[in-house]
Amino acid sequence: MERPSINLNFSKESARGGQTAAKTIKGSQSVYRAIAVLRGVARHHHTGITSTELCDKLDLTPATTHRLLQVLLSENILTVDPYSKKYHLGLELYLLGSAAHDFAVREHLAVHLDNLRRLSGATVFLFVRSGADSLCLRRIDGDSAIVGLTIAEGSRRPLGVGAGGLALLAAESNRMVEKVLRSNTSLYGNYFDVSIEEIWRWVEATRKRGFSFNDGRLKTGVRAVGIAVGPPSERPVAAVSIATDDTRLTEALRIEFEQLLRVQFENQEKSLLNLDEKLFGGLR
Amino acid sequence: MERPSINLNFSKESARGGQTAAKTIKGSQSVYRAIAVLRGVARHHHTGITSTELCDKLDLTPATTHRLLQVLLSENILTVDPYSKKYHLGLELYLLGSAAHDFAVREHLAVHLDNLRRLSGATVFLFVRSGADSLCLRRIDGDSAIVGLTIAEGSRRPLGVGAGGLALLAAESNRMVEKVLRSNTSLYGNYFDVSIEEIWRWVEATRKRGFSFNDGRLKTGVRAVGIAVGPPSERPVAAVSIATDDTRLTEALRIEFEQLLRVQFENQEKSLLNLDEKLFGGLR
DNA sequence: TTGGTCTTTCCATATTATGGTAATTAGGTT
DNA sequence: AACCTAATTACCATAATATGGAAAGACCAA
Repeated sequence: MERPSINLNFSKESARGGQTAAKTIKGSQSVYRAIAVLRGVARHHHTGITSTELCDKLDLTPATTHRLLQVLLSENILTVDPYSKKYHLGLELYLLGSAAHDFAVREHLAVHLDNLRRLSGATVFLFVRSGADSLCLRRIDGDSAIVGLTIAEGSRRPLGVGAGGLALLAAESNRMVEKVLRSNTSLYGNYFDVSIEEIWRWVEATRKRGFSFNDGRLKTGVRAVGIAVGPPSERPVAAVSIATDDTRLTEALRIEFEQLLRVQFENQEKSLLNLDEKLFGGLR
Repeated sequence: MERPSINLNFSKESARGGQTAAKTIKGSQSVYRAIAVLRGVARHHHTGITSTELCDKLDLTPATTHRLLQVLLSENILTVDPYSKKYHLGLELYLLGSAAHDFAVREHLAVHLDNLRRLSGATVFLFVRSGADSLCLRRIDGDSAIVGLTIAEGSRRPLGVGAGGLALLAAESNRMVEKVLRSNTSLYGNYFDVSIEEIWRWVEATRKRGFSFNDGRLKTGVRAVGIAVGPPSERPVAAVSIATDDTRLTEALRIEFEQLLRVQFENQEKSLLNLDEKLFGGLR
């Protein structure tokens, strides 16, 4: 398992408001700042970062920075080397992060996603099921960006929406599909205009074919091919999809994508079986 | 790598003040609360937890809880399933925690520590070097608790103090030992009353013997045997020590502990070499 | 539908986080 | 060693802002 990279924007203004900077929840300013501090330290974890460096980067006063650092320190979220005065991430943060162990699929499948990205040239997604949603864990953009793409890492959509979400849904038992569709009924309208029965047909088509296919019926106008990956005859660990713009996905290309997916995951059962054990009972 | 456990105290009053509840940094109340919320969610990550459940557990008002949840949500530290209204840990927290990758030694050596605990019946420690300190990553209490034991997980002591810290120090180069001793000089008085030259002799004895030995010279009155573990002829990844009360560690027992340590780690070079690569350049 | 529970918003108030200043400590230079 | 400079930490009056009550809005189950 390789070290995952931190993808955070870490600029001057990041002390207030997060990456989805648009909506900053009123109140709790200090929590935002604390998170900014945390990110700052995370970015320099291996080498360590001093209080003043953080002041500069985050544009906070020394006093505030110091106070926040003390709080995080007292909770063992951070650690400080008293001699170099450099701050590092603490054991507590590691444990907290480790509790979100589900996301380890990210690293386990990283190499496959990179392969797919390279071989297809298209945008590649990784999803897991989380409740009645599919949760995007990773997105590697293709050679040409897909316009109007809303699926960010960490974002959710109801299961059944999009190739990834459909692959995950189709891999569930009928009982579960039923349950999911019921609880999501009112939401599908945001994505397409079809009946629940129609989604059932998609599920069945997906099962028969072994791949999910999004033929551009989504309002976003993206076309994609998806596959559920996981140990044989078990519920899937995740779903991977390859997506391009509406216009680009010809029938030939679709078949090529299916081939790529098949090849990439066909001998992964054993390693996924192992992984499955850890992940089951997780978010889902 | 098994899922690490969260050891957090998660009681009513944990919303204010952390585990080292004694010193609550004045100001930044909301940060403490946010961390409490985070812990609350972490504890129920797999199943998810609702806003009201958190209210009860943390003894916060619905409004406050909701606001904090929104902040953490907006930073992707948390995730919510909009249908079940249950909160889970988010991708961002996972990435943040993954940045503290150093601590993965915890899991890599976990089974060995458990073995040692079982075979020795004594208290077992895991340390890594962090700057001029030894940082305790894990402590598994023995059959009988050691009285007055101050070494908590996440706590630091100057390198050279205690069996673990001495093992780590002795494994460093002479140049580094020199540097560490210089920067820590004024602090050793808190632990024992010996000269720097005496510590140098301990270092040399440790190197010759292959084990560090704390013969109760510490003010805490604990005796312990330690060993540095890591790939051959490289700087060590960590140190492991077995400790008991002052009175219990007879010469025979000491030799037994050395045997246990030797056996436990003697064929680990290859796996540690691999680990070493990831960890180097980390905290140290 | 209705009733009840859980979630979310709003707002005046008092709590409490803030940043200026100052004291202390550390690091580097002559 | 003794200086100087820079960084870190403590203090405190003030203003900003997080707080919790109450009420509105969702949601679910009869």
